[in-house]
Amino acid sequence: MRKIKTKIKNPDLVEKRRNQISQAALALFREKGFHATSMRTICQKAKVNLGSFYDYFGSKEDILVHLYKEIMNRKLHWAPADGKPADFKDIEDLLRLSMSNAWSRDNNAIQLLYQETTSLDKKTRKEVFQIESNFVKWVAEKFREGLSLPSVSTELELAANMLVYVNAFIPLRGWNMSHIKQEEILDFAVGMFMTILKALSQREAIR
Amino acid sequence: MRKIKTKIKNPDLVEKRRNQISQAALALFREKGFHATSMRTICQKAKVNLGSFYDYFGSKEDILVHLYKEIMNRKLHWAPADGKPADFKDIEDLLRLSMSNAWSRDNNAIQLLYQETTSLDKKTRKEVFQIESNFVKWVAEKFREGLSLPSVSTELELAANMLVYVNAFIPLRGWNMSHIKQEEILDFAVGMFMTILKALSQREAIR
Amino acid sequence: MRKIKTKIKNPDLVEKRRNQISQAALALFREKGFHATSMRTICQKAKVNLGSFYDYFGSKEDILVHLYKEIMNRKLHWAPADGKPADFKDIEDLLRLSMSNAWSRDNNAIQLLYQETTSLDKKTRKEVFQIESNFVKWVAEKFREGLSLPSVSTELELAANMLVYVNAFIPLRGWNMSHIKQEEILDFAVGMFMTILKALSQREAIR
Amino acid sequence: MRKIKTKIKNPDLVEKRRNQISQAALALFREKGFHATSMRTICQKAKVNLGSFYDYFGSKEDILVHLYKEIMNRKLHWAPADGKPADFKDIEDLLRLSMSNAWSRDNNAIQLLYQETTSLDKKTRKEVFQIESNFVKWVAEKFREGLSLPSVSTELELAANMLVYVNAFIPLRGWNMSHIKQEEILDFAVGMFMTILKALSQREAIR
DNA sequence: AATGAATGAGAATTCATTCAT
DNA sequence: CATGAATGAATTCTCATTCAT
Repeated sequence: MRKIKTKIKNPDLVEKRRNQISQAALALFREKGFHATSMRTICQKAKVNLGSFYDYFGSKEDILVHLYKEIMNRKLHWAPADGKPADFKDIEDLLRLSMSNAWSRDNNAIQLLYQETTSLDKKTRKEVFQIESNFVKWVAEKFREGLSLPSVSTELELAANMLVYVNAFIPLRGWNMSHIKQEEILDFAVGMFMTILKALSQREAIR
Repeated sequence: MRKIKTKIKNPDLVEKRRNQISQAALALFREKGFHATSMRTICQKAKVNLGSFYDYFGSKEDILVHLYKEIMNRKLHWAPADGKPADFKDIEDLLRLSMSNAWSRDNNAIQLLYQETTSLDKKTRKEVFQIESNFVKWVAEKFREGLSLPSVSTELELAANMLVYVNAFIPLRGWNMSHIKQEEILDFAVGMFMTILKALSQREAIR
Repeated sequence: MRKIKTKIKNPDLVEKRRNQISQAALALFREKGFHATSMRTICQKAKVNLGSFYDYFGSKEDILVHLYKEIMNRKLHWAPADGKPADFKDIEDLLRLSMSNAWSRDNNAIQLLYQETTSLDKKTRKEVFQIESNFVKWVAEKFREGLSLPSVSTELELAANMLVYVNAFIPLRGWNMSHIKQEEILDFAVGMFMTILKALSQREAIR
Repeated sequence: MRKIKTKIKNPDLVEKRRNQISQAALALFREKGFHATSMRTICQKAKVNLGSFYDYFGSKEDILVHLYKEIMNRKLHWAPADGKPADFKDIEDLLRLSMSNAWSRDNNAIQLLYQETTSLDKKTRKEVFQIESNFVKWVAEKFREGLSLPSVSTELELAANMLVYVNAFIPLRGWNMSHIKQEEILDFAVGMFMTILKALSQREAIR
């Protein structure tokens, strides 16, 4: 993923300031959208000088890139990425882990990811899509393993896609379900996926 | 939903021009986002004079409002709203109908609905949410009827929510599944929901 | 030469506003230089709205392009360019005409031309140089005709170059000669060139 | 000429750093102009810390002042200035010396002098003009001596002016004559001035 | 009802300069 | 004496909207 330019030499400071800024920006972007949020407002909220901003980022768009990188990194907490497999017992555990992960913590950041796709330049957008795509493949593979199937069928791939979708959009649509407990939604979703996967597994077995 | 102001007296002309403009805008909004699209560009594409625009709409935001109204109206083709119930045999038919509807036709408009939520002012946004919410309730009720259940359980409501989600987001995320046929995805999704609903139905029966 | 973009449809108005703006800019550029002059200042002086400026020009640099075009057009009053040869009896007449032309009228504009070469983007700069170069060739040819020589020697070309130089820079360096009458300087310069050309002519004759 | 302030006590270091910086700046100014060149770029090229710059110069403009001083000093290699007369046999020698001097060595610096006049504040600009003016007078006096004339006529002064002009601008306009050898141009220019001066001399003799 | 020009607030970004260590 | 981060004013340009005809 594209590297963000900086004029600052101390890498710890760069990290600190970038987070400081991007966290402030995240809240504002979520609320008003990327374009409707001005650099002035962001810097005021982040308590960073407007001029200094450009010492840490190359442009406004770079904030999005930074946020996306962060999201991707955290998502990889339950994905292998650099080889480190996440720790889970079985498929149900995987499902529960991934969901509670996506739904609780990065709420805002993930929502943003899907809100502001159009605000990214084409190249960066493509990269984001690619990472997602790889991730879906990995999930499908986990499903295959967990169900002891010989290969990844189209339907398994679709199920993997669906999981990633649900993880992405449940937080986005929290609005409609505010009267239902988070816990209950989680249970329902896990149950739903288990039902689907079992059904798939049986169908495959018959063939 | 808030009425859009106009200075023009001929209502047919108003309708015609508004559609002309909002269709041009829709394509542009989807591609570049609401804020990144200028009024100039919209009017050029719509072949409407930039000055005339403000005879038919009160502001740029009004285009969104107009589009949302339209979307809602079409959604109600398979929902009752003004009393006209859509025509379907059973739940499977309902699922298939709703999905092929959402996935094929309003692709762009629905995607926009979820992209540009933040570009609406709070009041309008709330109205959109409310309509959605009512719609979910209606779907849940249809599920209850189709499954011959005595009441709408939380899980049924969640399932209804999930359907609306999936309908909204499948088109948004078409990107990851471009190698799979639309038909196959539809079959999978319908099958998935049937599995879930049947499982729910059985569980309820046991109680 | 590159066309300047405009959003205005009435071409007379475009011409009028562009001149209005570029004349104000010319004075300021000459005084403080291109970069040190802000768009705000230019528009204030030109009594044009800062926003409107961009209806008539595409960018700040376009003002320079416009000015250069104007200069070139006037220079061609005594050059053929599009076929119309300027009217003069003999070489001495040509010299006097060209000089009084360059020294009196376009004073400011010509000075600017040589001051702000670096402020033009490469492509435009190249075009300006090319026009100059062609012009020098035309002058050399006139010299050849006037002296009834068979061909343009290197020295004749150098003399032509020198004339164009002198015409360009006498106004630029008026400062050092402010105590001498314009008339006297003109006489001296014409005499100087006549002396040079005659000497050249004789030398060629001997060969 | 105005003294440039410094906070540094070691004068050798000051001299060294100032040259280091101004040489880097010279190249950049010539290429992009004074205002379009940023302090950051200059200091990067000069390999001097951006903060340190202000220990050796008071401001960006001071670089220009420093460069102008240097130019003036070198020009005085063939002028008396601090009393040291340059060494030449006759007028032709003087002409050739001055030209090859101006055309070869300080190419960049002299061009800059005339490019960036407007970037100097008024006071400094006036000083530069004054030095030039004195220099022209000195050249005129040398002409008078060489031609054994009783006094400096207006025409002689104009000829001196012309020499200084030509020396200043030949390098600036090298562009149009790139196909002709430097040597040939030099010969032509020397010949040209000799012709003019001889003609002047004869005319004066007749009076 | 349509046209096209005008308006002015606000956007992102750059830059010379200063300051603390 | 050097370093590198901070400052904030200024700059070019865009845009939704209004106005006069």
